[in-house]
Amino acid sequence: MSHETAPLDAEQLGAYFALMEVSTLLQHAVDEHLRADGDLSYVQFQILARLTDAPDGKLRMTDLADGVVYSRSGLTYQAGLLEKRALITRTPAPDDERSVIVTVTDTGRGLVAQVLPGHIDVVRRLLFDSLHKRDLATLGSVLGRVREHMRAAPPRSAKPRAARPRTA
Amino acid sequence: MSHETAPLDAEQLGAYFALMEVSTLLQHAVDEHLRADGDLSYVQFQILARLTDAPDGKLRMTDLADGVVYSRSGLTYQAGLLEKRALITRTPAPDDERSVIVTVTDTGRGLVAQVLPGHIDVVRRLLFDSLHKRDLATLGSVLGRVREHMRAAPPRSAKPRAARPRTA
DNA sequence: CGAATATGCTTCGAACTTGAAGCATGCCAC
DNA sequence: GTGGCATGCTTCAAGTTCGAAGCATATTCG
Repeated sequence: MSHETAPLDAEQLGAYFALMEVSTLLQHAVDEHLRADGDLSYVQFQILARLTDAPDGKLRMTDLADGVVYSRSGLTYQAGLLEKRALITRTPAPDDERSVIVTVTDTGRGLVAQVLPGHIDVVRRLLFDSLHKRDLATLGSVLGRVREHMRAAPPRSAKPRAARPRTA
Repeated sequence: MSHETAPLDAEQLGAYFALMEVSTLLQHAVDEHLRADGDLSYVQFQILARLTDAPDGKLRMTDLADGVVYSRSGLTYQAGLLEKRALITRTPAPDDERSVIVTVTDTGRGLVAQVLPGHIDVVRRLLFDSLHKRDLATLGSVLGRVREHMRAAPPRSAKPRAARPRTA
């Protein structure tokens, strides 16, 4: 409790703003290219990529949603779109009737393969071309540690407030 | 052109994913608190914060939009909401009839002051509590450099593609 | 077993976002 | 000075997002 309301110093503020701005710009750039190259949004690409990496190309809806940091209802919506384009299939899980198993199709894998080079290229140009090997190593390890820290902290819901009408 | 399609190595991929995941998680957490504390979305807070920092608390719509990396139409929408809550005012620019000058009101400043401590607290807990002083310095300087690099590169629009119906 | 609770996904309504189109004002060249 | 392009904002339609509520299947515990 030693720091409850102490302000962030200038260095911290700068790092925070830089982080948010960099990620926003990067996401916009990547999104643009994915759309041009394969008519995919960033979220859709993330879903497909994650499935492509998964064993057998299969994942449950919930795990997928957690993986991409996305709402469940949002995922249902996007899964519907991807299924319509035959990039994935949805089948009830054999062991748990409630679960839905999402699977990448060959078409889906093909599309990922098609857009991946361009995607990577954008990331490289924007993010890595300005970094030395040393910086890269630091950035990766520092962010990796932060990620672990965040995953551990459960800020999820935990809000015993009376249901406010959500005006804004 | 030496690297047009070379894949990213594992280290780069890791840093990229960590960056995106950290920023997403952080943004969600911050958004949640802002909403609980002051009924503000992250975007709305950004707008108010930027105005609060600007000389005289005034900015033109376009500059504001560029500052928060946001679409113009989106900004018009949010400005409407904020104006309704008397957090900002919109007045035509005296020197250029086309421009609109946005100004934070005292109420707006008050609200920012009210939510700021909580905001900062979330950022600190999630982002900085896991970092040593040394890491922080590196993160800040590295991201700062990346940001400069990105701002320089003009990926903006520049898409002479035929207007596709934007299917997905 | 059977009720109570938890878990997994979808549906629903409302809010937010975006690019394109629309309008107005400014700027430039002729 | 005036026709043509540029700039700044708003409106519009379509798509996306989220949380809450709804449903169905699992699990737990009496």
